[in-house]
Amino acid sequence: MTKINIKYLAEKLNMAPSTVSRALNDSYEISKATKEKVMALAKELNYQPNPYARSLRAHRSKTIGVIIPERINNFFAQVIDGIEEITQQYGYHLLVYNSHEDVEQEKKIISYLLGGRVDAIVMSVSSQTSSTEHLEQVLRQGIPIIFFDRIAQNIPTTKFITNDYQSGFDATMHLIQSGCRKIYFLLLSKEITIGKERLRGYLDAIKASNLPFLENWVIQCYQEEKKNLELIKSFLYPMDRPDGILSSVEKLAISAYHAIKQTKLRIPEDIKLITFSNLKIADLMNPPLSTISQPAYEIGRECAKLLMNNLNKSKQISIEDKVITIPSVIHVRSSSCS
Amino acid sequence: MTKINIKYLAEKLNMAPSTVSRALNDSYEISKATKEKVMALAKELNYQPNPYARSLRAHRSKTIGVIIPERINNFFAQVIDGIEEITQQYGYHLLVYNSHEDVEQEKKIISYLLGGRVDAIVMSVSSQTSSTEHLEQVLRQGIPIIFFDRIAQNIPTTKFITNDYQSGFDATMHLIQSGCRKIYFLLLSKEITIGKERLRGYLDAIKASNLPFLENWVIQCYQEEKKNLELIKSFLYPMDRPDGILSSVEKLAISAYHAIKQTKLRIPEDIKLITFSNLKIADLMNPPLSTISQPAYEIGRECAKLLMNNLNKSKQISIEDKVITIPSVIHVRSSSCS
DNA sequence: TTTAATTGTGGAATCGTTTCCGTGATTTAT
DNA sequence: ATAAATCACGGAAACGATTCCACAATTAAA
Repeated sequence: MTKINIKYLAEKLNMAPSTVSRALNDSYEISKATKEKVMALAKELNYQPNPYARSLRAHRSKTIGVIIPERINNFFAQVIDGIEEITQQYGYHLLVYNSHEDVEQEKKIISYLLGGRVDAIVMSVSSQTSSTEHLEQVLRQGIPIIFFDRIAQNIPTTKFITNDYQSGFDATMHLIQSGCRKIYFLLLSKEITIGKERLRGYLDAIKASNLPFLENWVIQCYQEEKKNLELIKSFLYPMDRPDGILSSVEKLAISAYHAIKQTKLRIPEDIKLITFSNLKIADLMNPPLSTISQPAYEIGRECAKLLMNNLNKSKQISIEDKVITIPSVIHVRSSSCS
Repeated sequence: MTKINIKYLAEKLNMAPSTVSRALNDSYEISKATKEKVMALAKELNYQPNPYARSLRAHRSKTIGVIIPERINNFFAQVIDGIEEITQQYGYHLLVYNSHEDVEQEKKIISYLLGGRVDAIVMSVSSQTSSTEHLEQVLRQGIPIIFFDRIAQNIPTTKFITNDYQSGFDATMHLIQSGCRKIYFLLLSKEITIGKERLRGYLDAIKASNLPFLENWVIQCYQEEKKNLELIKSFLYPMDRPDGILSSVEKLAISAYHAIKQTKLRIPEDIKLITFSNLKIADLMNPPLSTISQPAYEIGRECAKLLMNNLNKSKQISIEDKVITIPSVIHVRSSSCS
């Protein structure tokens, strides 16, 4: 199989490679007749330009790196769909990586991306990420990086989040209005911003309602599902168990459902529950799960739009240091109602 | 910002670029002392080789293209996790594309991948894919392509599937044993193999049980959720509605749940239901959903292993024309029990 | 009619790595 | 002691596309 490249086309056409290249790129300085001849042969031989030769020359790869902490999660899948929807209109490609909530993995992925493999990075940091040295390095290398959901606050770039504080506040208020007096908060990690903000909303709602509060109502959970199941069950057995749970991430709510079922308690009669989640079938669960659902597609689209606008303008790339908030929507279902 | 490349390192070290390159690649013909000096400076300046220059030179990109018809779907997410688990051990990267069940989109994606952007392709075809001309072209270009789940039968390559026929048969038998006499089959598309095979199993099970069967029990569904909801409701209203449903894909089962709820029928008392699905929370649904779950991670891992073995052996790449079956597991839950 | 501008094309350098081909300087074998 | 082998490295070509720089031919301007 002969590799079909510009040189090959040029020989066949008795032209210089430069002419062929210009014709293919529809340069104004090539005559119509020549362009047509070149295009015709290119189509006939199904010529495809080599993207790596192009990237090498142009110092741009038309590729975006996307790093998420979890793939089996509708929220992240939706965000990526949103990103792809925009980027593909501009001819960009997506390298997608899963950090599995592991900082070390995250660092490794970042290092892959440093050599110019991608023109920009869109990411949501792992729940373990406390030090941000590896992220700062990206910026130092001049690679635009933007964050969504799990953001690195101190990195000067644009970050897309939802109204975490307000949602945490509202969800807690809703539980209180449903009769809860002792609401536990399931936290994935104190390291990440969404955890902190949602927690702050929860705390303020309790304070605003003049309800009692104990430090140990904030449950720091693990990465492993099994350990979380045991952890949750451990506080469900005693008499002084909570009457409400606000879960900061979907998978902890799932574990809570399992734990509550196993302890023969009832939702919502014994315990009411609401969680941050983008599950599509929350309404088909038993009982239907109340959720705070994030505008995932829109977050993805906005990330991509910002990037496309910057990468395709010839002027200096400049991504402002600011936080953009796109509000979530609370879907009240049976799991949190009296 | 000075770009740090091999030439730059060479100048700093007073060596030839070729020496630096060899030192970095731990070539046997470079002295230990030189290697150490080079490595030290490379680490100090945080040198990252340019992947595109490498790919151009080596005619290999260390990148795999993955094409799926749907991203908001645990099955495909799990497969990708499985692929990534293996490929990252070999230093490969994943370009992931969503065809949105659209052949035209699929063709476009394939054309992006033809210019050498990826070393191989792993894909599940869209439900609209009947002609396979665009897929044959990939093979003609010498790019290894392997299929999983939704396979293109006539392309001579390795395909990974689950025991679709047997699962369809077993699931139908299970419904019959649960008392169903009139089982409908929800089909996404007759174009794709999984549809055909699962349907064949269903038909044979009915035949084997000496039950009656009518052609219109096989429901050809749409891509749009709304239309499917109406379609399903339309056959639930009449007196001669089915008493069982086998759904060939997850999203149709979800629509069926909604439809059944809206028509005030009960699962499983009025209608029993079982579906192919890799939903993790099937047991938390109302009622718990019986599923045939596919070995998604393993499928992903096996696809990747096959590819890695072929791409990294120096010998001629040869991917056999065969179908490898990894069996699914039926999880019987309340939705299909008497 | 001479000069200047425009048009259409070719040649060669370039992007950053890798590798083929040399070539002195040692070391080993005869 | 001489030939042969080995070692450690340098120079330059190559991968495929783009683009800067020329330059002849044609057209427009003076």
